[in-house]
Amino acid sequence: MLSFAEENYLKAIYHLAEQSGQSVSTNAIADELNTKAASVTDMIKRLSSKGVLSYQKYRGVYVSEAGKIAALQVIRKHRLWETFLVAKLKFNWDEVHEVAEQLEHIKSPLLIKRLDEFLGHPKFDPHGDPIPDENGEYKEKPKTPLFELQIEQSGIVVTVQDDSPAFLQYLDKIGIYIGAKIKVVDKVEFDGSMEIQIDGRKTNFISKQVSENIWLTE
Amino acid sequence: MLSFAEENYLKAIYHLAEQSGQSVSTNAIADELNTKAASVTDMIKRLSSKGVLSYQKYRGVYVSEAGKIAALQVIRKHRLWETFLVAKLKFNWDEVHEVAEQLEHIKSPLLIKRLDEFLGHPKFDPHGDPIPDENGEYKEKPKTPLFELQIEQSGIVVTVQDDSPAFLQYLDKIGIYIGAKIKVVDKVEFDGSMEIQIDGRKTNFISKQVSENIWLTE
DNA sequence: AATTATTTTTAGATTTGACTAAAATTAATA
DNA sequence: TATTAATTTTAGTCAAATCTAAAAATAATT
Repeated sequence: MLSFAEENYLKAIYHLAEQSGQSVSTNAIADELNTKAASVTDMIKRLSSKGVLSYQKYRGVYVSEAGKIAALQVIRKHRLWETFLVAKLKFNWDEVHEVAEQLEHIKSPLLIKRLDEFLGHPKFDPHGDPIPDENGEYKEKPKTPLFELQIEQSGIVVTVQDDSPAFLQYLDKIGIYIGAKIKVVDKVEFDGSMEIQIDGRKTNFISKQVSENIWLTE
Repeated sequence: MLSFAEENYLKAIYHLAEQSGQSVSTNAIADELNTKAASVTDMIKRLSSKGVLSYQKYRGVYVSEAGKIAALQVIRKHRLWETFLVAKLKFNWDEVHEVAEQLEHIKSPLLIKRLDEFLGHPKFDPHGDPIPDENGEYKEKPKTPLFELQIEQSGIVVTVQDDSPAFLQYLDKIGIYIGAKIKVVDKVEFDGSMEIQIDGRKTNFISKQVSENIWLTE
């Protein structure tokens, strides 16, 4: 049984490993969790001895198969709770993360089973991220960053890469949400910014930084 | 801000103080929380320095006004979560306690506000206990233990004193729930047991121990 | 290749919360 | 009231999770 802190480390390391596809460095973990490298080394040893990480001194860590299963269950809980908060308790999508960070550590298989049923077995959370099932299985929708679309091309928003409240509030303000239809009206080569049309209505100018974090499907 | 463990101590001490009406002893707290007296002494000191308990060596502790407010907020959260689990997630009333013990420590005023709204501002939890509001105010229903009723008298179940799964499962089995109508058919002076009729249907024999833990209103 | 810079680990402390064993205090009883 | 019994507190440990500062290992650069 993993503790609260152990689950947080494992989840962060899992995400970093998925992104990079290779071993995860001590400093990367410390940055992600706003902690110090020395603390990370301590925790890495503990998690290795529990079999969820494999680790060689100075060589970074990998998540073991057992670790992946455990991490996916924490992610499953996090995303189910986020879905609950938005779908049932009328939270905005920028308000859910912190609360879900707490709720994801509640230990009760029955609770998660019933919550999943109550929500109708959702497959994606409010940010468009897939929710793993009891076995850790999930399907990603095929997707491309808005940034890569050409003029006149369009797509449906399926995910946002950045989950920060500031970004999500900005998206709210300009009318972008999961499921919105976006068409590229114009692109500025110089800085990578673009003009887009949302749901066939008004147009907006967005920066490259924004268009890289919005992912679409056809 | 109180920690998880501090909140658990405070809540337990608050309950013990309410029951006895006087100062709470170190051993009573240790018994309640299945811990050792030495640990309790440590925690009492910490909670006193935080202003939620008043304490004199060897003299037991009292809950301060600030402590009562804090304790009632934890109790509010516990009972709202229990209500959620039964009303929305189809938990039985004997399954909710352990999970609510975890959920009650989630820190998010917005979450509790929204949960309360979602549940329709319930005034009583699944065991009939009152749910304090944001200000810690609550109303108890006037009630008497079933044990004190005479033959032919009847009442509506409003609370059960014992929340243990074993007791609640027994009540389920014989058809007793919050809101059930119970009539005393016969009483046995010798051992305090009685024969009761539930909802005008079948009759059951129950022991004194059981009838003391079921509370009724008119 | 040798030196410098960066990253990672170790060593030693700190805090929270819990424990055991012994000492101090209060309560009970002969 | 003196002694015994029970309760409570103190003193000293321990584990989890964190930190700073210093040492060790790896990576980068002249």
